[in-house]
Amino acid sequence: MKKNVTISDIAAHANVSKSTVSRVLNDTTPVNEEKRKAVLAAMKEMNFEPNIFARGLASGQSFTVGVVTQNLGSPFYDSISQGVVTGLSDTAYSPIFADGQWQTDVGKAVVKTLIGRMVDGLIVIGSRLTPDFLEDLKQTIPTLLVGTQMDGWENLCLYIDNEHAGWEATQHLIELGHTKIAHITGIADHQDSIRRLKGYRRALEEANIKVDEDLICEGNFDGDSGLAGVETLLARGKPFTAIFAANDTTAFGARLALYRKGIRVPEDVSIVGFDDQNEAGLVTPPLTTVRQPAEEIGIASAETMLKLINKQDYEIQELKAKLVVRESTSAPKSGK
Amino acid sequence: MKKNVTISDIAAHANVSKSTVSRVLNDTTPVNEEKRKAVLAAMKEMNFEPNIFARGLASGQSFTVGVVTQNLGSPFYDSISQGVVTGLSDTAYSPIFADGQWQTDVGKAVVKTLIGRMVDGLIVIGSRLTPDFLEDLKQTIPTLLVGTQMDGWENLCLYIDNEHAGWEATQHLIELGHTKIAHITGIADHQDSIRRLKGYRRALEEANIKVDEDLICEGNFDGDSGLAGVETLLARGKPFTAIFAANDTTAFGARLALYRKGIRVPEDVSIVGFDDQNEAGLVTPPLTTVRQPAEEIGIASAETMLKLINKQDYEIQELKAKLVVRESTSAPKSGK
DNA sequence: ACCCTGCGTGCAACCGCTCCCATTCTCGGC
DNA sequence: GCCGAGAATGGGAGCGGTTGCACGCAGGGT
Repeated sequence: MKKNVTISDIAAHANVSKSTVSRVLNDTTPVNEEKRKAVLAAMKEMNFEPNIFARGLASGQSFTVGVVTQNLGSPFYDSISQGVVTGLSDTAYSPIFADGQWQTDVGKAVVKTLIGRMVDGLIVIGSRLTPDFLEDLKQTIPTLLVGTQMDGWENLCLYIDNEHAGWEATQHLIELGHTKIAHITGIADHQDSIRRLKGYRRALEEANIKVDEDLICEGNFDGDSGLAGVETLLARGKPFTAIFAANDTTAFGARLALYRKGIRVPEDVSIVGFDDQNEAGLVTPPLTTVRQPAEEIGIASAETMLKLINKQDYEIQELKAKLVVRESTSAPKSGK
Repeated sequence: MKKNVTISDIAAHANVSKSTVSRVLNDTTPVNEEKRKAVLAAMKEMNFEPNIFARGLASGQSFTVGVVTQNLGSPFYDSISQGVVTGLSDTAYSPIFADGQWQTDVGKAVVKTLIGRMVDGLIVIGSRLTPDFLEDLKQTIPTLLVGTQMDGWENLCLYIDNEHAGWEATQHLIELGHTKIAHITGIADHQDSIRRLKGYRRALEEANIKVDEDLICEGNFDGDSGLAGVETLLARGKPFTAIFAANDTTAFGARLALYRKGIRVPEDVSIVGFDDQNEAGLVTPPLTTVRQPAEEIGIASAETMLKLINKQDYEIQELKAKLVVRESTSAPKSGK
């Protein structure tokens, strides 16, 4: 490996001092135009690349932002991560990823590692961390909570209004004429699940439809829980003509269970999902779902983080979920 | 922010020199057991965390590995990335991600950034980089090519045998009795596509089935190209009873096109995909596909990289694709 | 007793950059 | 013409580790 060009080499080549080079590098102090040009030229000529460690060591900045995900492999969270990568490209910052595996203690460990790596900011996607731990974190380092709603974090929180979105999904079904609407939830104690369920209940109540607890079935955001959910629902014997699933994957599972039983979608049962992951428009029939602007959320997080780090003013962009009507929902046609 | 504990603090506290502390930290040189214990105790007591920059600056190591992906958002590559994160957790190393966006020049820029960040190794997932650029890279930094086959990289390359996998998929269809088997390819100049197509041709030839170029349709790994592919195929008018799609997403698209035309799967047309992404088992009917052990590939890459960095011996783990037969394939029943 | 070896240790010189402080130079005001 | 203010620049002390080198010391061979 050939010797790296350092700031001193540039200084020598441009006939100025190290300090001056550093100044044009960061432009912290005005520098005579001529010298600045000389330095810039030298840097270009010698193909200079500042050493990030030296920089970090001296300045305390790392130009990295830590991203804590919960499980890579979930379409929604992955899309957010992707958005973060995108939002950070073409900036001086790079993302470092770590996986919290949905476990509080793993999450804590992971955060510690990231802080050990001197990240300048932390983007926590869908955390299970405890409020007081997060509170500490907030004091230590610029932190953004993404995909999670949290009291006291109004200005550091990017999420969509899950309750409203749940309401919207249910409302769509109601408008089509459904009254017996089942719901397969997400992980029971997950904030998103809770809020979507709340929206479901509210929509029903507003339409004067009594909420039937037998039509609510606990799932866990996995495809299998959609399958199992439909089976449970069927076993309970209460008729239903529509299902609101807590996410698309669950909806796929539910749809498969229905297929197995020979129940048609949407003729016999309508389904609406949540997320609008890539496959939603490709399955048969294409799934009506609530689109979460996941990538946009990721990009917005990245942008907000940069402002946060550089202590600039910012506003949390409000991102909205939106119902995407496709072919898995229709007016109820036959009883079941 | 409270003052950070440094190696000197530990040294003072344990009554030894900085060097000794450093030595127990890295155990490079034997240290008297008593002192070692004292140092360890001091570190624990004072909650010492070595400063990664200082370390990096002095040693030239960063304890990070750069991961170049092509597009986060593709199920297969994402799973590999996930595997890398997993494989690196609980090690001293952290991954830094950057997105090459399938573009050669973006890829190069991204690699440069990563090198600027002094990554200790580079994992390039599904690259479009040119052979000579890669050759240079190999000289500069430990590099692993993942999901790409490349001459001259035998020992630095993790991939599955796409030709064989393509053969296997086609062979499965042949064994079921199909002779009119269409193929929707991936991106035309993508190595994986080329090899899968090659396998398809070989299987046909071995079975003495003439390859009909009209049954081969260019796609691009996207769902839309599956949709379009089926329409093209249908428009060409040549009958077929089975489709081998270059990946699952394409297969989903194809299946949807068939659904739209009222063509049943698998009764009228069988479909086999490639990848076995999460949704493959959830769609209707569940998709027969070639499973790529994506996460395992990622984990193996991480492990191999660590050995590479530390100049340990290693062997490239051979990872095999495997046909997963589900319900989208059956013997041909009716002509079409 | 003497030398040599080898282990364990401390000293101090870096690694490449930032940033405080002192210095030089310029220029306006009196 | 002199002084002081202010702007541009250089010097150099860190930042917190790693590591080559020299030194002290115990033990074995002759």
